[in-house]
Amino acid sequence: MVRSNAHEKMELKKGPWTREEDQKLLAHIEEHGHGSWRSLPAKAGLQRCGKSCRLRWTNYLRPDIKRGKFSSQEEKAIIRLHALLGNRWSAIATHLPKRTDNEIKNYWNTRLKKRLTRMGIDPSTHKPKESQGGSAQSRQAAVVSHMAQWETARLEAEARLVRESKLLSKLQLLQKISVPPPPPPACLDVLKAWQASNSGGLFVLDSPTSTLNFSINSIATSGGVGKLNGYEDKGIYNNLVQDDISMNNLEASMDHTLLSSDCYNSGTSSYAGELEDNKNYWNELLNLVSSPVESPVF
DNA sequence: AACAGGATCAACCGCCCCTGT
DNA sequence: AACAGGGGCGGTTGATCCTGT
Repeated sequence: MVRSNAHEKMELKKGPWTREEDQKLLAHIEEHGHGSWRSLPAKAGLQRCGKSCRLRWTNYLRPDIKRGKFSSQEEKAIIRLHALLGNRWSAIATHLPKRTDNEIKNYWNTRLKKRLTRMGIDPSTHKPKESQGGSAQSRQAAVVSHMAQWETARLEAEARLVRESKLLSKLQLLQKISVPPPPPPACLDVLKAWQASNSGGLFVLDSPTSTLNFSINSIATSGGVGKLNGYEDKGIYNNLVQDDISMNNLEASMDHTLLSSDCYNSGTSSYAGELEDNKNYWNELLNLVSSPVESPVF
């Protein structure tokens, strides 16, 4: 009778990592790389599951991690990226050099979320909780509505990009073009897409963290754009699928919303100044995205 | 000094997606 | 096409730290 294999597999340890465990993991990865995470613990002499090792490495031990206080620029980036991407921490993390998704997620949940709530902004939708009177709040509301426009424009752009990408591959198939398509950009996501759209670019979607990693069909089957950051408007989706959106209109819309939206700096300086700051901010962000590897912007 | 409550963050859990067979 | 395994992601938990009384 097979008693149990309990005695064969060591009891896996949980909880906080000790210094010795860290050293073992570090030494093993430095010498052999992590390889298969599942088999790593045995090779490294650790009584942890592979998943735990991976987490420890990616969130703490990796040498290219910046720890400590978030700068105000990083805060701004997180808030705005969250407005665009929602709770997609890994995607947000790709735009914050040396920060982990877990750290960003924690920072959002423990601080930024509360701060926005205190300002009367719903952190999940980035919209004012209720539209009330008062000049400051009505201005804030107006500004936040631009964020919604932004999101709409973003969705339109994403869908268009997917369509164009599909169209391109279909064309290539049909024509049996022997010349390979241009390589995908190194870092391609919403911001990049927007940037490229301004120069009339046409590109293939190929980024592990890209928000463009879905198909039109998947949007349809997953309930439409409602999943994307809470802007539940099936009409948008229908428009995306059925209509050919004018890129010029899209650009104009994005330009307008980009330059207009700033619901997080109210009450300090003049509105015009805020707009200018905001414009500069986005330019900085886009620059950051353009040079993903060594960009100690923050 | 002691305690309570809140804040912070490392780590775990469960689900989903991707890839190979 | 179906299935299994591995890895990644986001949500949540719980231990620890901090601050106010």
